[in-house]
Amino acid sequence: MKELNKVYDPTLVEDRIYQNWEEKGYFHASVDQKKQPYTIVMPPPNITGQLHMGHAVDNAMQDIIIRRKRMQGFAALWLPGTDHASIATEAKIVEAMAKEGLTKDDLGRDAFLVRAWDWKNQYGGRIVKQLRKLGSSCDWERERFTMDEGCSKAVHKVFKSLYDKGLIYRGNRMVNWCPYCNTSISDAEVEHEEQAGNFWHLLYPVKETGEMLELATTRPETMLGDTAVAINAEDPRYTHLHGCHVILPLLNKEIPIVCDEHADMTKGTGVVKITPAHDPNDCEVGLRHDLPRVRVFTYDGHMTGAEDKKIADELFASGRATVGEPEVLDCGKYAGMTTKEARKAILEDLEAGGYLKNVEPRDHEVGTCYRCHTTIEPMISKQWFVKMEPLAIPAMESVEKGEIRFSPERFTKIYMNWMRNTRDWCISRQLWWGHRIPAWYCDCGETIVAEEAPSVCPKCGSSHLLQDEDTLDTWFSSALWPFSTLGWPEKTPELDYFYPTNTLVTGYDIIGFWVSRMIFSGLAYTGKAPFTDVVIHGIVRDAQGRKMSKSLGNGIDPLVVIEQYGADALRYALIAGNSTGGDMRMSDEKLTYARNFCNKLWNAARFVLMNLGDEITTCDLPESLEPEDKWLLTHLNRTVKEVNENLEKFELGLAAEKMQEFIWDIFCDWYIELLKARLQAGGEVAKNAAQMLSFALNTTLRMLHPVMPFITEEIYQAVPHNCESIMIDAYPAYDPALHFPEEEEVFDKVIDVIRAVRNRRNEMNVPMSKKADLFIETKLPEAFRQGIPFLKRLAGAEEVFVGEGFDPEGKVSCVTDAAKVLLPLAQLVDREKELARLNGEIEKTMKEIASVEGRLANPGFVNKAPEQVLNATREKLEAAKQKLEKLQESVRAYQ
RNA sequence: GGGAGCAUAGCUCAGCUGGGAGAGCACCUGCCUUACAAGCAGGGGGUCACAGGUUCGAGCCCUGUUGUUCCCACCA
Repeated sequence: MKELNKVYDPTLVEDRIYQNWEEKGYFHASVDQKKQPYTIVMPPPNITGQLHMGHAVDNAMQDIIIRRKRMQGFAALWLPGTDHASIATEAKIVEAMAKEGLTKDDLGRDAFLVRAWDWKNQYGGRIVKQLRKLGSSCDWERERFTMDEGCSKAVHKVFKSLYDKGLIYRGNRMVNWCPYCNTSISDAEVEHEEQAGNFWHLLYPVKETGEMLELATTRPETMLGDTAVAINAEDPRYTHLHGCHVILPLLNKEIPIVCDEHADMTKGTGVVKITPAHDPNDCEVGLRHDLPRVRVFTYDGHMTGAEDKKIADELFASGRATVGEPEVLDCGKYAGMTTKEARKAILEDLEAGGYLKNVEPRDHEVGTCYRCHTTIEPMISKQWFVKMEPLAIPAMESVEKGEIRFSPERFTKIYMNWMRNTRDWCISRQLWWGHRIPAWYCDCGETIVAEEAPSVCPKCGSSHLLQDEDTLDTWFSSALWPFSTLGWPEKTPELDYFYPTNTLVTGYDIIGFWVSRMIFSGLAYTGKAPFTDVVIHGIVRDAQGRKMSKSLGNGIDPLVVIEQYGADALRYALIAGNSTGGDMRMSDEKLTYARNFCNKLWNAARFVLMNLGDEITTCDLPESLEPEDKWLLTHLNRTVKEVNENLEKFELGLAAEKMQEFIWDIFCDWYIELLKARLQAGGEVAKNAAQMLSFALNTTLRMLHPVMPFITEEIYQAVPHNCESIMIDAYPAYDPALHFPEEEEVFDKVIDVIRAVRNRRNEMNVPMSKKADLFIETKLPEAFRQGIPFLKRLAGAEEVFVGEGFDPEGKVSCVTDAAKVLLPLAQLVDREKELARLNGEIEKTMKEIASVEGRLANPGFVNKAPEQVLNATREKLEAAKQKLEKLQESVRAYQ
């Protein structure tokens, strides 16, 4: 056994221990029919990522869960990996290329991908190394990447299968277009921000009547693409205009007035301009009225011109245009302007022509790209979509049936809401980094979707096939993560054994992006829900409750924290005192507290070690137990029970707090202090006490290990232990043989007296060094006689007398339920003050008696309250009465 | 516009299926009691947002009100 330093220094411990665990292969889980599997797949961090607090909570939680299961004897697999993060990674690489003056087009697709893979190989492993710093016990031998061979195979398989079932289709539909990233994005990737804007009230002349029709728009630059004006058929203001037309200003083009429910009579003038190619609502209106779609923006955010029109016209002329393909307008003088410039120019021209009635400032919600926060441009574009409804229905049913449970439960609603409202998922991205869409086009017009590149067209036999240029949404491959990582679509033993997985831990911010998609994917392809429990956590905020962000500069770097406080302290600070699903705050105060807790445990261990001597070599329970030992064991055992219950319910924060409370308050502040008397006595008595310490510490360490893996291992190795590593030792379980309720209750009475005496001494400013005799009158004399050594040590007692009828002269008293204690310290206290104090206590006690008696006098309570509550109330009354009696005795003694 | 959450000590939050309010920090008092001053022993401080209701009993359940946060949403 070795010496431990006075202060715990995690930097001397953590890396060494982690390396040893990894070398010993403790993290590896293999198929073992003798064991029950328990599986967690790690939400794969982006390869572009640096470890942040979000990863830290997420991984700390998973590690706590998996470490406990492993100790409980499960074949516990925590499968790690990384995500290729198509859009984020591509942006990084493009950015790096820009510094060299290069663009994607300069390089071409193949060369770009070479660079991208180089980048991945260089930086992709960074985050994975950082995860180790946290103590994450994942099975690194099974680490996966969303673009590795197996995952890609799964992607192709799924794509083809969905296509064959008609659940994936390609078409011209309204999508969210990011002009900066130059790609379509899904609805889930659009964020909404309130922006200051205007309502521009425009006037469109009616051809048939010559009147000016007023309408409002937030986006005047789209007016060039207007192909109708809508009014509500029921609107009495405009019945005379049914079937009429307006002349579109600036273009001088005649467009119809249509009646459509979209036009809301109660809003503005009840007239809406219709731009089917650039507004989702208008697109719907256009479909209902068979309106032309006129595109006026390019995909990179400029106004279309002659060249754009020519390309589109040729497409139509060749007969290759697919259904819904929009026409393109040559915007003439506005061509080539950015949409922002065009807005200004068009407004000036409208005003000059008398078509701008007025401007009304108004804030409105604008969709922005989740990555670059560029305003989203709704565009009609030919993209691939997943038809959601047939997939969403079983995904909702599975959760309704309870096959998947969310913790906390309220997130079920969030999930259901998302599923219910989700629309078809746009999965194609105009990017190069990612899974290229496995679709090939033949000159003959045939589209071939296949898992492997086809050599010839099955329809015409041509070998001139072109693969779709686009890649898939990153989330398409992440959706397959729980089973693609286990070998699917191959029928591997791993898949058979570890799938479906047990628990998914993730943040509430990606329930829609990821959790829901994994659920419908798992059900659709494997026929099984991919996991049974979804544990949701919040985001980590700063001490003031603000979101951590680069722009605020309030981020706390977990790696710096680990350096300063240690990984165990970080984990504890992240977990303890937080309820599942809630946001948590991180602060220096919390970290300091967590670090102090580590140190407390460390020093308790030092104390134990000091007292073990050479004779104590096991962590077994001693043969005979003293009352205080039984008291401690009952507490420990209860903590073990509750901690297990909490952890089983994923209440990690509660579990961590209970462990801390046991270790600090019960084990250190009471039990160790109680034992000092025995330890100093020497001989068998001391040996027995030391054996208890060995047992209690070992059990405590095993209980705490999942939360604070490093320090518990370090101490475990220094004291008697049963396994090569604490990681593979057993997790403590409730043991009925260690439950001693009677002894606990009696010993609690002794503790009450210690507290009461300390309290009195404190009030009178008696220093610990000044000893005083104690005279105890009690109905439990035996218990207090046994407690004499503790009273001497912890209550500053010189001699302790247990008996009846002590002379109160010259003594002050303190009273508990079970005892009245006299201290010969009268000279130290002001008589008047003491009487006032006693009377105050009497008043308080009488109030309590009155309240309890009132309750017991209430027939409703006596008849309806459960037996247990009734008994407890009666006992309470009895205790209060006894206390009152003793207090009154004390007052009499003073007079 | 829809949905969810929160409102408890000065601050940050616990409080499980209703039994009589807790912790940490902060503050005050006293202790270097040979594991730990990153420590120990004590203390003060709360009509549990408001108004009703159910109940013998409500921080907890129901209804409404106010305030607040977050998510979702194609309202010109």
